[in-house]
Amino acid sequence: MNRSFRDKVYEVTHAIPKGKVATYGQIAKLAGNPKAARAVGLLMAKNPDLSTIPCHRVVGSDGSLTGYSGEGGLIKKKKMLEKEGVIFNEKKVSLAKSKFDYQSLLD
DNA sequence: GGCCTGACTTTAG
DNA sequence: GCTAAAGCCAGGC
Repeated sequence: MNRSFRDKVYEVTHAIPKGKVATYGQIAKLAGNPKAARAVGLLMAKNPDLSTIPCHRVVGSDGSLTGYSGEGGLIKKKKMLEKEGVIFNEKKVSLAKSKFDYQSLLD
C-alpha cells in the first residue's frame, strides 16, 4: 500500500470534475479515514500543486466555503466555482446539485 | 524528536 | 439548535 492517506486525498481531490464540489469529510472518507477531515484541510492548505489539486472545489460539510488563504479568499473561491458551473445558495454550495460523488466516476 | 496548530467532522448534552 | 469534546494527518519550531 504505497498510497498514503495523503496520496489518496490528492487523488480524490484531483478526481473532482469541473462544476462539482466535494466536502472535506467526503474526501477524508474516500481516503480511508472518515475522521481525518482535518488532515484533508491541511493537505489542501499546503497543497503542493494547485494545478493538480483544485482545493477551491473543496468545501465544508454543509457546502459552506471555508479556508482558502489565497487572495480574495472565499469570495474568489466562490467566483471560480460559479464560473465552473457550481450551483450556489447564497453563500453556500448546493450540495444537492453540485456535490461530487466518487461513485459517479466508477459508474 | 516531541509538542502545538490548523482550510474539519461527528456525536453527545 | 447550539456548545463542547474527541479523532485524524501533516508541517513548523
